[in-house]
Amino acid sequence: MDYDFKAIEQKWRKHWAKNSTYKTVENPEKSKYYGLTMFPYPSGAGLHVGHPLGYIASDIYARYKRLKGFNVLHPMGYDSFGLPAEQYAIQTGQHPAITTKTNVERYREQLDKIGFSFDWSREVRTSDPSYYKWTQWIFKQIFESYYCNDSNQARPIAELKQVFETEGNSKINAVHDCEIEFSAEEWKSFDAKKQNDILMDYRLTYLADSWVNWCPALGTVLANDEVVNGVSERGGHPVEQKLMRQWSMRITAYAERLLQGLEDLDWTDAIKDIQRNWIGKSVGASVDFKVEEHENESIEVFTTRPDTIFGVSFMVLAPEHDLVDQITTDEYKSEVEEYKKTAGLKSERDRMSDVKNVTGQFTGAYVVHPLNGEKIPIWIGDYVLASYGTGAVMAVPCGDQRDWDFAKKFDIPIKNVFKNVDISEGAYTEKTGTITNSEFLDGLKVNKAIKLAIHELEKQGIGKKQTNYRLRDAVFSRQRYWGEPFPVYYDNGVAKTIADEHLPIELPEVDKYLPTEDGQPPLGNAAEWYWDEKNNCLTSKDNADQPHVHPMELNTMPGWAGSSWYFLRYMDPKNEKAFVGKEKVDYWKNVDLYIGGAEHATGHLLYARFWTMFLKDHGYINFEEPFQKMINQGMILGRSSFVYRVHHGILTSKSTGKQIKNNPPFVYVSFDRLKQFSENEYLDILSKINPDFTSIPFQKFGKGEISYSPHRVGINFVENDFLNVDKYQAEWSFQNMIPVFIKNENREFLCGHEIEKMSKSYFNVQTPDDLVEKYGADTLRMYEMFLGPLEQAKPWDTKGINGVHNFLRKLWRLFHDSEGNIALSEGEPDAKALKTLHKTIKKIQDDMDRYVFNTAVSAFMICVNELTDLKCNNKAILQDLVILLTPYAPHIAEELWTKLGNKAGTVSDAQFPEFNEEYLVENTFAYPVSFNGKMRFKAELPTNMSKEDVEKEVLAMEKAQQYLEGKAPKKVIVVPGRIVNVVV
RNA sequence: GCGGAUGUGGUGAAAUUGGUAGACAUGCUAGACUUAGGAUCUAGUGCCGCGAGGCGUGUGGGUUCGAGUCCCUCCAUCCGCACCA
Repeated sequence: MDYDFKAIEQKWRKHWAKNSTYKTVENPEKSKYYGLTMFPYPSGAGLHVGHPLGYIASDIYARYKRLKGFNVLHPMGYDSFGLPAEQYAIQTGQHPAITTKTNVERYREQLDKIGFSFDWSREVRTSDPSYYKWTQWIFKQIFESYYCNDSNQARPIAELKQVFETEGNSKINAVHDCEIEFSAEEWKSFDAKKQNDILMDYRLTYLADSWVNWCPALGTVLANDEVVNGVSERGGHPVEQKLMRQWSMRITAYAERLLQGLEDLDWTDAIKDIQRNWIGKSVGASVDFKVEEHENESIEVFTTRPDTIFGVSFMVLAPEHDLVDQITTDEYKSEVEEYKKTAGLKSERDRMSDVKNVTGQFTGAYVVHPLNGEKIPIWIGDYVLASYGTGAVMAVPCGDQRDWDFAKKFDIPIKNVFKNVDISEGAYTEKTGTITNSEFLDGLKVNKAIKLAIHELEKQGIGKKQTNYRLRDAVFSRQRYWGEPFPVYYDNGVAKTIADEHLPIELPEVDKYLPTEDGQPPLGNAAEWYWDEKNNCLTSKDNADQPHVHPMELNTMPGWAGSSWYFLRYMDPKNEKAFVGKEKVDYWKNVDLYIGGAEHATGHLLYARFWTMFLKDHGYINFEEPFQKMINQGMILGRSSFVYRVHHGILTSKSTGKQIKNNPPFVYVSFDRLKQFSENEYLDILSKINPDFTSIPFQKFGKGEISYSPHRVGINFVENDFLNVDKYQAEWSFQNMIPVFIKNENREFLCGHEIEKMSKSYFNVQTPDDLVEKYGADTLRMYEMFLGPLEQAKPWDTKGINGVHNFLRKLWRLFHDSEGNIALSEGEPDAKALKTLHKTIKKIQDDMDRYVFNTAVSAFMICVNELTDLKCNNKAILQDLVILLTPYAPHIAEELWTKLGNKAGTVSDAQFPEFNEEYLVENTFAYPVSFNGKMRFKAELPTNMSKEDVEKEVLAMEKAQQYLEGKAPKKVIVVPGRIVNVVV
């Protein structure tokens, strides 16, 4: 009986499902291991081979940990709210709830075929009301909090209110946008609306008018990470800046913690750097410049180079800066207005592509240099961003290239404050050197000058040390349908939250759920979207005139809301009293290994860290970082195949001389014949098809070369780059035309190829289902790992899959005789087989411990090759091998495990074989390898040998050698377990 | 421009601490076997050379008894950020 993977895999899939083999229960006796993969958006296209790559790696690791005796949590769910799910629904003209449901079912069906050890009883879907009830609840917690800089954590807003009532806000050290200072008396004199507005300036999620990324095509605002190069990440639509009243998350309060926390994470430097860059910390000083003829106005700037303050020769404000209108002199009013207008018209994208062009406009106003009293002109320019720092810069052309360019363009004098540095060709931007022309800073090195400058500014009360972050608060509302509704209603413009016991606020059914270009949220179409404060329920617009009925928030939450805490819900998915039970989260703690794509670096991974820190501040959980170790799997690219259609120009009939319009032949040339294919040859073929054809080729490349165009063909017609012409012809139908395929000398049709993203429209999508059907899930699992390093992007290529499949067949044969009966010998295994086994145990263990999967597959192949050569069918050896293999090929492992006489379905709970070094040790020996002026010995010594023992060994070699050559060695380098070099 | 990563046979790749470069697989060549298969087995396969031998890890240099691995220079490719003051 051959290796019948279909029967085996089906059998074990059923067994696992029926017996809930992978159901996980908390067990304080065992150490926990939490392995997680980023849960997918259930898109309509289904899974292609790229998706399961990370899941397989995660599954292998989870199963490995289980064999190592850990209590393993390995869950799976769906990120089913948000833009991608909704866009798909819109494209197919269906309700997102329906597409989500069918897509989830399709995903599940595909996932089930691959043999994952997910505990499906813990499945979560972010669009499920029992789940988003808690997303809404967490939102409320954030709303009811402010960030206290003294204790460096989030605290209840109620505490803050108490302080306001007793001493006002002057002593509060919190992250806020509040522009006024007030005493306790003043606070008490404010009306409710005013008090709420002020609290809003402190809340960790707040409603405010802010400049946001508005995407008309998607009909919604987007967070900064959802905008890439000025267009939307989803769909690539233009994005403009718009002033809108939106919910935001005060993630900036956590900037420093998000930055510091990276230090202890086991993530790649690439991802850490992306996050560091995104947070964009810069340390410097803020300085006040008094505006001339405007006694009470001053311009605050942020600079990282206070040491160059004597090099300031002009100021530049962002065109949107508040003071621009106020300070502009009458003389320059019209020019400034004109400039503001043109700058405002530029889209984000234009502004980016226009970086090289320096533009600006003088306002006619001046500031006074705070240290030397010089008169400094104020300009506006769009290279200064309103959203960063204070929206104003002190321009130091000698030390900043942009300032230098600006000064050159507008003929502003450049003052050099660097000693012995030539700035005639460009600014000197190095942070080294000596300062000059700067009064009390003269002669100081840059670093010292920065410190002294800040000290002096602080002493004179015109500036202070300051840290700025590039990170912006995250816009939290979306004018879309498919997301969590806010548990918020508005009582005379004051946002109020709905009490916990009435959550979840379920997403209402609406007739029109499509987004609109003017940003009217679809929830405005809901029949009942008013909150009845008295009866605590939703009600219709008809009751809106009653005093206790108020309009609900129409926006929904962004896609990242649900995904920012899902890893916690897996621990306790059915809990109706809390988002996660305290005892559960105390047991499972944070994720030990997180596998997913690197594209979430500035989105999901940052938001999830932010929410985790927040939840920790409130004591709901006791860790601050959600994902301790992370691996970013590389994308699997598709290999698109091309055929080349010859351009035959206008065909004419020889007999009638008329153009032939019906059924002209389509002629395709194989890739390797393209270069030699000539016009004459083409005409020859044409005449064979129909002697009546003549052709006037309309395009020629060089002498005798024909013109052609590439056409993609579906990969189901192509194998190892060769087109199955018969199959393709059979399915090719276009106006009864018969395609002609010009093959190469070997009578094969070779396709051209290109590596591209896998996409339906490229006909290059490889589904895992086809491969499971053809080779089985175990082959697919091992092959995906064998393909190359997990982190690397790589093209999908089935060329090597036979090798892995043959390995499993070979393994099967190891257990069976030629009749197909199980054939094993009992008793003591021989030393060579033991050595092979223990070499493999060590290799697999080492590879798993450093998260390397591809060489582990090779190790299995070597092991089986060696055991086959040894004709080893020893039961003890093979039993251990089966356990080793379980994480990689669970189906065949279960089958063989049972055949070895073990209880069915128990291999995943077997014990990982103990590595015993002794089996690797054979007689130590050493021999000379070459005599090129140096003696060089190869020594095969056990790796655990002490240095002294190795030295003894070497001495023995040396003596033999000295005896042979009559020389004494100069130097002996000894490394245990390595080759020994002896220099003569 | 700044930051990160990568560069090894025809191909995917290995080489864990500086220690026989190319494991394993695929492809190719030759052969064996066979109720013919995507089967199995044997031999060969980095380059040059009949051979002994020489040369080989993007380029050029350095450290070392010894470098794919460490240091410096340059080149190429990919990714991220990009008027961030």
